[in-house]
Amino acid sequence: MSDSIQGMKRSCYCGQVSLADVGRELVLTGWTHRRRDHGGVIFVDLRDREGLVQVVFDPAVVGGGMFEKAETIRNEYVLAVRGKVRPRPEGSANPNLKTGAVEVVAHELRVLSPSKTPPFYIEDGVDVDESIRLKYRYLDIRRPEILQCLTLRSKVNKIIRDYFVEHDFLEVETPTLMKSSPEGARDFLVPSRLRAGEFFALPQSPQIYKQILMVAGIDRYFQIARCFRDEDLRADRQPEFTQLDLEMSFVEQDDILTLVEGMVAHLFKEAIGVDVPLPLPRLSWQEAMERYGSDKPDTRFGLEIVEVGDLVKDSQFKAFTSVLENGGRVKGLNARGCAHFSRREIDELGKLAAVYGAKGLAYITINEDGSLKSPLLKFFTEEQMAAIVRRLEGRPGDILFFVADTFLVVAAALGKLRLKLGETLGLIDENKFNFLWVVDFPQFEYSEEEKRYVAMHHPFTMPREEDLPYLLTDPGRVLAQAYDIVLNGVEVGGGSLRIHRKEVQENMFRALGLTEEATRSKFGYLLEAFEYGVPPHGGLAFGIDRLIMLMAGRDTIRDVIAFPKTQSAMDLMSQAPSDVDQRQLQELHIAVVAKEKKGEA
RNA sequence: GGAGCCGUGGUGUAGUGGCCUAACAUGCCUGCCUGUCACGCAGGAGAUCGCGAGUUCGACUCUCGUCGGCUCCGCCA
Repeated sequence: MSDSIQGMKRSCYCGQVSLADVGRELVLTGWTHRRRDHGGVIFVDLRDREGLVQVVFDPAVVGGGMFEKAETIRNEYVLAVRGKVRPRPEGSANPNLKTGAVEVVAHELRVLSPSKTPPFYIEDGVDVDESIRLKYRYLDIRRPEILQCLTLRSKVNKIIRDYFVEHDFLEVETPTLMKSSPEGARDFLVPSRLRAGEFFALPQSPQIYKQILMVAGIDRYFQIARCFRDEDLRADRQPEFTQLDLEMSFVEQDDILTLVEGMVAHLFKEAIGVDVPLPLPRLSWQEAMERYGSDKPDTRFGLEIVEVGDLVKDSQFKAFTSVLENGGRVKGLNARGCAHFSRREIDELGKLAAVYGAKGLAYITINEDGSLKSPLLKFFTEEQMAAIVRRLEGRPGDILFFVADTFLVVAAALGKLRLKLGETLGLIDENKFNFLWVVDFPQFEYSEEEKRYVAMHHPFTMPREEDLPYLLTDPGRVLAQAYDIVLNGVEVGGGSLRIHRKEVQENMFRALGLTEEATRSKFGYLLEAFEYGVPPHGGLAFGIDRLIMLMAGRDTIRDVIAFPKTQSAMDLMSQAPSDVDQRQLQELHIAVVAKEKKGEA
């Protein structure tokens, strides 16, 4: 059924055969991409990770029953072929194929392995359900577009490693079994066999270890680290993902940003030939939220959000004025040339705004003759209306949208509306790579659920020096030395300067309402390390999966992860997670309390 | 925890209460074919319409539940 490879040493990859090889005898191996049987002559496109080459089986050339064997070849059979390279006959070159000027005339064929008929074609742009692709991921990876993602990923990892090594960083591996810290994301837990009833956690990030490495004097650390968070999935979120993690001692914020943006520019040039102009723009969190309604703005297009609170405060429109009286905001944006939107289209946008908490979406249509159409007209004087239109630079044919609510709701609703309009109006240049830093994040955000301030980044983030006096008196105004790096509206990295001064850290815990026992049991080992001489330090973590997704022009990080999980965190190929033997559980001192029996699908 | 979309031969779709004994494309199988490259031509096989219950004289079609996939909200310090 299948032949040995003995004596068939591969000469090169299929996709590398060229006119320079004409006259040479080659041994090629690979998968049967397609077979075209013309009765008297058989063409086989042989494929490997570098591409395709056409192999010709001519009964006058292949003897020993091998032509008959070639007739049995089917798609995805694994073959070894010995044959001579020759130019394609006059007029039969294939300009769509890299190797299309040549073909390999076979005189020996081995079928190394047959294949079942695959459930989908091995080619780009297949329209097949993702669950089928994931179940047969090994076939999916044979498709050039997924293969290219993994190839790019390998290249990126190498470039990153070289860059940091050249900049005097040490690559240090930190544990995958570590202490659980219930702060932040949910931990994946790992039971200890040797210590009954105790658990390790998988790292959400190497955060604490890398800070301790600074205490240890490593000075400049990086690692390409696998991280784990047991939270719900999204197109750009997997339960295990990869971070480029780095930390530096004796630096200020600018040193870190400069080094990292230098790495980004180098990486984009080397990996995909894109020039990233430096320095990257820097936007304060406040400004990003005001203008783009997002802390990760997509700056590939305008359509900015505009304040109108001052223009509507004296109107008769209660929905606006009452929000303003309660400390909320009223803002708007101009959907250029969209006055033709139907009632239905406007309702759809209203629903979108509602997802983010907006109670309504007000609008003013500017007719071609310059007259206004809006449910708001009767609540505003002509002068008030004119002022609003002027502020939003409204012109005939435009439609102006408004949301009134708390600062965060207005930002979220209009921010998403802006993205939606940018997309549907085709304002986004898909070939652009727009990086920017978002800086000056608030130190705290108020948690309605917990009725207290919580750390926006994490509790070791250093506030700005000038805000230190307000840590306890007015936490809401304290800004952090924290920063995110954003690419095309996606947060691809984030970091901060850390607190290295004991009294600042103590005040921070106090501001967060954490007791001494609580901090000691959660972060005791870090705080203890800090008793032994801690350098000022800071760092950043890059989401490698997201970065590669954007570099490769994909819509989901699943495409750049070899074996990703579905939205319900399952691996459809291996069917993990799964039941385990009772015996395994006993060894781990685990009793499963209740498990709903899954119905037969 | 919540919202929305989807599930019909291997794959992608059509069919939205009786016209379905389920259609189309592609793939698959058989035969023919010496220059194709999404080869072509002829013939053939292949689906109890994700699963379960209900409504109905009658369900692929309607209702409820459930399983699975995707997108989003919450969540992700």
